[in-house]
Parts: sequence; structure tokens; C-alpha cells
Amino acid sequence: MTRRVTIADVAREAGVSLQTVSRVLNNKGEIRPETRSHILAIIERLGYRPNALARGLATHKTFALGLVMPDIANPFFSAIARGAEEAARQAGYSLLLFNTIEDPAREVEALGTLAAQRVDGLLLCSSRLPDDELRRRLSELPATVLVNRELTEPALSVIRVDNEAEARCAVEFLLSRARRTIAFLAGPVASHGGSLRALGYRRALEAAGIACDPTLVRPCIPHLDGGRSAAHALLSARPDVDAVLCYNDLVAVGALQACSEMGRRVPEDVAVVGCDDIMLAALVTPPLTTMRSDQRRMGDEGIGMLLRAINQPEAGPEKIILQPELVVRASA
Amino acid sequence: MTRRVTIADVAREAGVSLQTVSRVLNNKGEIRPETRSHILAIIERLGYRPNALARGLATHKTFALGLVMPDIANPFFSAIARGAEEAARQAGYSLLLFNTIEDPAREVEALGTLAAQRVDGLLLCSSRLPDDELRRRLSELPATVLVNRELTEPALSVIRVDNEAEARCAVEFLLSRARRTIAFLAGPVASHGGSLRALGYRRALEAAGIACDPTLVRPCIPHLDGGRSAAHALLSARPDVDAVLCYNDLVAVGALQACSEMGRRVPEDVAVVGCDDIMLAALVTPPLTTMRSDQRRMGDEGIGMLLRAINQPEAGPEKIILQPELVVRASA
DNA sequence: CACGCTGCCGTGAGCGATAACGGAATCACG
DNA sequence: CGTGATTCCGTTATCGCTCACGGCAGCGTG
Repeated sequence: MTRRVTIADVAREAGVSLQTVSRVLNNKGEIRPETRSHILAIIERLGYRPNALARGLATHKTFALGLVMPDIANPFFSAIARGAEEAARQAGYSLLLFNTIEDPAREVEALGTLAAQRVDGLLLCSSRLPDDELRRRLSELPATVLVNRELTEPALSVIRVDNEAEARCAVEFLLSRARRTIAFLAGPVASHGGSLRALGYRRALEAAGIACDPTLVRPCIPHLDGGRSAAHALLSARPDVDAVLCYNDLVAVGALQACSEMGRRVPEDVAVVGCDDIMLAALVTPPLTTMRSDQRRMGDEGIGMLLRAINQPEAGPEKIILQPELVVRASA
Repeated sequence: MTRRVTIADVAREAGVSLQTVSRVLNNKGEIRPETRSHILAIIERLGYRPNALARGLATHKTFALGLVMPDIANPFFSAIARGAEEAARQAGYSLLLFNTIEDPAREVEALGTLAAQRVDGLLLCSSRLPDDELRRRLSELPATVLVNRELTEPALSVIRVDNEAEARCAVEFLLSRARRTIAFLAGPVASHGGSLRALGYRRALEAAGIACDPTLVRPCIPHLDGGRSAAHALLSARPDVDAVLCYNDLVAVGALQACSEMGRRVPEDVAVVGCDDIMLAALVTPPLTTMRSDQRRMGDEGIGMLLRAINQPEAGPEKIILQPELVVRASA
């Protein structure tokens, strides 16, 4: 590869100034149609492509957005990514992807490099950072939208599912099916969504006049194996459990496995309910009763909010709280 | 947000030149330890962060890589992304993510913006572009590694699973289980992997002295629904089919659904075999017999190859062909 | 015919960093 | 004590582009 073609090459070849070429590139200012098409032809012939770095340096705009999430291999997040990429692309933005694998240090690092890259905005999913740390890091970025996480002062745009209602609704359903000893596999301790679900879980139990037994609530890694081992421990310690609400569908499927391994029938002995309704939920045996939320839409609308936050900062932050929907299948 | 801190601010504050600050930033040249720590302290205090754009413009290196794939929401690709992100991050590179959703025009567009962004390299997964078009586009990029796709002249680094062996092995297995009317749901027509699998499929049949019936091979969209409807059509047209090899596990699960809907027992009436061994494969009923390949490793090693292609271009392209492994479960 | 407008295009100064030199101290040493 | 080699740091020119001006035709107008 030789030196890349620059705007100067185009200008020289066309016998015009740099500025004129720049004008046709950006459709700015008046230009005679002939010179315009002449320059366009030369651009085409030379295979010129504007250098986004130089452009960004001059304009203070990169048309790049950051996408930070715990785990792109988790179907919940990969669906968000899918929606986000789609929306970003349509608006002419690129997406920088970062995985934090539930590690706060990596999250901080990701936010740092995004700041260095001078992205125009950030879509931050399920941040595990404490409030003040998060505030400090976000102050380096021009605009951010939080997914499944809230933060006040400064108020940020947020899109999330109503995790409290989600858990409450699930527990109410289990109660209506005459389950009385309902456990909760709560996911990562640092998860904002997890604590909200725990809240909804407790509220629903209290409303039914059932005492909340802390030994029925257990944190776990939000994956298959995490759910499986947590369910093992839970069912060993408390054989009387007749229902398990899970942090997400992966955990729920892990619980399903544990039940099968321990000879507990689902749903006869133990009812299992998940959250998210990922594709997998409908395909396991027994099919999973779960709380549905539209991940792709979250990504899509999240980017929409972000673009608005970038282009009309004076409009102030928005907040969208999506109501999950109970999907009853055989597992409960 | 006020103006960002620049290297000039740091230099002024420290009473040194720009170059000196730049030196401590890059650990280049000799610097007195005291000035060094002095500058470091000021950088810390001011919250200075080097502008990656400016740096990239000056050094002709962006420390960003492109990741282009058909569909990040597909578990096969999201696992690759997971591995790639991990490897890139460790090496100090960022990743720009693009989804093409099987659309060649979008793929071309993605390659274009990556060229404009002046990424240092590209990991291109399952490109659906014809050879010459692909060559033309890639000539704009400094280095690329192809995943599950080959290209000669110029020879590029490639990492892929041996799709031909994959299909051959699967068919041989089915033959060994006394299946004789073996169909193939072949995936997207433009898929390189798909044609290789078709080749392996045919070879295995020929080797067994079985004539290849073209009506048994059907393209399909590489998702659940695609597999489902293709299997429906197939089994209606050819009720004598006693085994189905599928483009990937998603298609296979779709085929499972179709069988169930049509009252065909799996594996008694119809054996189903998938490819990839995504997580889902082990969790459906019946569990899927499939050809395992390690996606995360592909992403990881792909980035490794890419970094080598970037830093030691004289070493020439590498080629890694992974041998898939038959995983026998209940579906066949 | 002088005047102001509008259409079209060029000039110079950044944007925030690094590359490539150059130069002033300090030091060892014959 | 002169002299080269180190050590440490500064100056200037780019990188490739856009911004804010300014300038010069050609036109209509009073």
C-alpha cells in the first residue's frame, strides 16, 4: 500500500483549492454543478476516501458511539447490540464495542478508551459501577444513555425494563399457582437490575403476607453454570422450595438442569420462572415461563435517545421504562 | 463540558515543551525521573487524556480494528465477537462492530467506513461478497483476516473450520446409522461455508455409492424460522427423507420444530444433525447431534493472526483450518 | 455608471498530537 | 582544561481536514 490519496491530491488534480473539494464532500456552500461533478469524478477515479480522523480532529465530531456491555455472548446483550448497531448505522454512526465480563476495572478501562477515542456518545448497558465512580467516568464523555441502570445527578437518559414489576409479577403468578416457598436466584450482587428484582420479589411476598426468608435468596453468576450450581446449593439447603424465580433465563435453564439432576420434577415439584424471554427460553424442556422484554428494541431506542442527547442536549434527559410481559409456558 | 485538556495545557502547567509531555506519554527518549513524575502528576491532576484522533493522524496508526459479521445476534457470531474483543483489548486495540445481516450492500458499506476510519486491520467473518468485489474492497484496508471464507490472490490470512470435512463426517455418521435418504438444508446460497458443506455432503454420499439427489438440497435462511420452513417444504415434498443435515444448529432446531409439527419423531423417523454446537444445541429436546467448533477461539486466534499481519506483514499470510468434532446426542 | 448583491471559490489559521532534528548542559578523560 | 559523548529537552514541520474569512467576477438597479 502506497500513500493514501488525500484531499490535496484531489484538489491538485481538479485544479481547485482544498476548500472547494471539502465543499463538495460536505454539500456545504455554493458550488457550480460542473465543478462539482468534475471533482466528484476525480474523487471516484482516484479512489479518494476522506480521513475520518482528520475530519474528526477538525470538527470535534467522530460519528462513533461506544457500546459497553457485560457480555456480548449473552443472548440478552447480543440482541441489544443487534438493535443498537442497526440504529447507529442508519444514522451514520459507527459502534465501538466493549465487553466488561462483569469486571468493574474493565468497565472503567473501556470508558477511558472511549473518552480517548472522543466518541460522540455512549450506550452503557447494565453498568456494575458504583454511583460516584460512574459519575466520575461519565463526566469525561459528551453524552450517555444508560440501559438497565439508573443514575441521578446528573440525570441521564435511561432505558430499562421495570425489573421490580417484573419480579413482582412473576412472584404473584407463582403465588396464584399455590406456590408458597419461593426462592430467588438473584444474579450478580453489583447488578442494579438484580436488586430491583429482589425488591419486587420481597414486595410481592409481603403483600401476600408471607415472611421473606433471606436463605431463599442467593446471588449467582448470570450464566447456565452459575444458575445450576446455585440451584443445587439452594435445593440441598432448602428441600422444601417449591418455586424458583431466576435473575434471567440462562440462570433459569441452569436451575432446570439442577432440578433434573436432583430428581426434582418441573413444574410438579419445583416451578421455575426466568426473565428476559431469550430465544432459548421457548426451546428447552420444559419450556420456560418467563418475563418478556424486547432487547432489540432497547438497543434501537437506546441509540435513538442517545442521538437526541447528542444533538439536542437542551431537551434534557429522557426516561423509558418498559413493562415486561408474563409468558406462561410449562415450567410453572 | 468545557474545552478538553490538551497536551499544550499540560506542557504549560508543567513548564516544559509539548515534546517532553509527549515523551512521557509514549515512554520514548530519555527523561529525568523527576520531570517525568512531575508531568505525570499534572496529567493526573488535570485529568488529561491524549486525543486518539490527533495521535492517529500523526502516527498513521489508530489501534482500532474492524469486526464485520452477518449477525451479532446469532450465537455463533456473538461467540466469535466475544473472543475477538477479548484478544483485541488485551493487545490494546478497540473494535468497531458492523452487522451485515447477509446483505452484500451493507458489507460493502461497512468496509468503506472502516477504510475511512483508518482502522489498522479487519476481521471479516463469513463474507458474502464475490471474490473480485471482495478483493477490490479489501485493497483499501491495510490488513485483514478472513473467518470462514477464503480468498486467493492476494492470499490472505484465514481461519476457518473445515466445512467440507464437517459435512462429510456428519453424513458418514448418518450413513453408519443406516440412514439412506439424507437431505441437506444448505443455508444462504452466497455462503462460502455452505458450498463447502454441500461439497462434503456430496462427496460422502458418492463415496458410499449413493446418488446425489438435488431435490434433497435446499437453501434456507440461517435461522430458526428459515430452518423450520425449509424443513416443512422438504418433508412435504420428500416424505421418504430419514435424515437431515443442517447448515447450522439454528436451522437444525428449526428442523426439529418442523418435525414435531408434522408428527415426525426424531430420531426414529428422521435424524437431525446440526453444525457449530452452540449452547442451544445441548438444551433442546431431543439434544442435537452436531459438529463442534470453537467459535470463541476463532475470534481470539483470528485477532492474533490479524495483529501478526499488521506488525509483521513480511511474514506472509497464515492459514488455520480447524477440524470440527462430532458430538453425538439424541437427535441422531 | 457607480453601487451593492449574489454566486463561486481561494487563503490562512487552527484541530491535537508526533517525527525529526537541533542544542545546551553535564560528565569522563587524556 | 579542552573535547567528545551523554543526557535531557526544545523547535519546527507535518498529519488531513474544516472554519472563518475574504475576494472577484457578473448581475441588476437607480
